[in-house]
Amino acid sequence: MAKSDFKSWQAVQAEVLRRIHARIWAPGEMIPNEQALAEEFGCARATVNRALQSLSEAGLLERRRKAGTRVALHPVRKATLEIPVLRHEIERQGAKYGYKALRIAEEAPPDTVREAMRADVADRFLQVKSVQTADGAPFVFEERWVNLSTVPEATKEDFTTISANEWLVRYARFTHGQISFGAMNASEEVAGQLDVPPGTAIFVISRITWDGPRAITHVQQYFHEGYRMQTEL
Amino acid sequence: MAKSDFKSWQAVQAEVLRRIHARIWAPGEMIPNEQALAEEFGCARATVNRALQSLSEAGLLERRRKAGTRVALHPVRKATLEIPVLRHEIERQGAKYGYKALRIAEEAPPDTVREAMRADVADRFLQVKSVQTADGAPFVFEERWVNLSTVPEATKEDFTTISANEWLVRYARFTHGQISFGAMNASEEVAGQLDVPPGTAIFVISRITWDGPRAITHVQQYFHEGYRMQTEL
DNA sequence: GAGTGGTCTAGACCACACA
DNA sequence: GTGTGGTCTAGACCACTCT
Repeated sequence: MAKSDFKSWQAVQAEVLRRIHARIWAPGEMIPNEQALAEEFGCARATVNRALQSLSEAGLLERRRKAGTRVALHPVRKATLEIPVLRHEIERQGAKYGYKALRIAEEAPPDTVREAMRADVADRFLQVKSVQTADGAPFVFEERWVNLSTVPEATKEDFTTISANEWLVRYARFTHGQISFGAMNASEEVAGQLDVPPGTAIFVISRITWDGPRAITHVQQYFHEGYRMQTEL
Repeated sequence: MAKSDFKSWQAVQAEVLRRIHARIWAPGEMIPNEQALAEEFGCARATVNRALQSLSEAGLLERRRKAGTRVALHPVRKATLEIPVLRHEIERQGAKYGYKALRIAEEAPPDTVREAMRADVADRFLQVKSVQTADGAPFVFEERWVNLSTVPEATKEDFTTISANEWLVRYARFTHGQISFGAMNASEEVAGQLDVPPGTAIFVISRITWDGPRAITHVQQYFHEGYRMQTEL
């Protein structure tokens, strides 16, 4: 192969991608090492490294020291999903965003929630139920538990005007979290809030966010009928 | 601030994260430029760059040339989701994986599918319906359309023994795709295959994969009752 | 032991976006 | 124009893992 000039890591990446798609390098096969590619492409090894590393993160390449780099056997493994900030999602569709708090009260959570949040039995919780609307139509019904021992400032906050989510994002520390997606038949309450018949299949997102070892909040969001979450691969 | 030594980009990243979590740098605030941080941390600017770039990809920082770097206002925006390779997911749970083809036939797809795949009216399609099981219990019911004009080799393939998905991953070129997640009430057919009452809320994944401008396949996967897809934030 | 990717450095230039 | 991030280079050393 004649020495060519790929001076940017994007160009190198594009060329590597081309070879993978064209099956010049087939799934499962080893590809040349960084040194060799750098010479072939007429660029520094660091540039090749940048390109391959990026493809590795995307799941298209598998790299191991000493073993080398191979084309992944299951290239479609990871998708980057944007968790919708509802206000933005709604406004981007050209609709008017609305927020309505339905219930804000101190209350003991069910055991499942308490366990998932690894909370102490002495911890006190704020329950916030709310609906967010697009042009007045219900978009999401949200059920939230806030651990007041982790976020004592929330006790005196008035969530009737500001969405609990936006308040927490602004004022609560956050280190990590889990998120899960599923489907659920609408209960009487959910159906009522979303204005659909009970039993309708509802897309549900659950989240728990943490400040180190202490859970901040547990949220369950019930989306309107037919909602789909999309992304590119 | 005294000069300290953070010699690896991970160490720099950890320190930056610490300052964000501790609100030394609050959401929306600018942080010092790379040059300044490199001096403070006693490392090269490239090292700082690597650390900040990684945080930027994760959505925690927003960077713009000339404008500088600021802490993102909505830090929880992106999640990397692993699209499950069902065979692996099932085997990881210690269950026995099974695949059964229900129907393999050339057939014209509904208009919605044809349009989504931007297919020509002359294109011919293979329809493959199948069930994948975990320890014999239905795990996923799958409805797939393969464009035979894009993948003519599929015509003579026998999908009764190998999953269409695994065959396509191995032998079809793939450049990009879309994926979407939603919920649906089980139809009679879906309910029958998944062994649940009709109307049960089912988690659904739809995918279209492309080879350049030509769609390869359209898949709709109906998961068993109660299935949840999870990831870390 | 040895080969591979992973990273760091110091310096340089470029591209963009703001004033 | 000017300051910031984005990238490239050449060389070096390290860390892992395979033999």
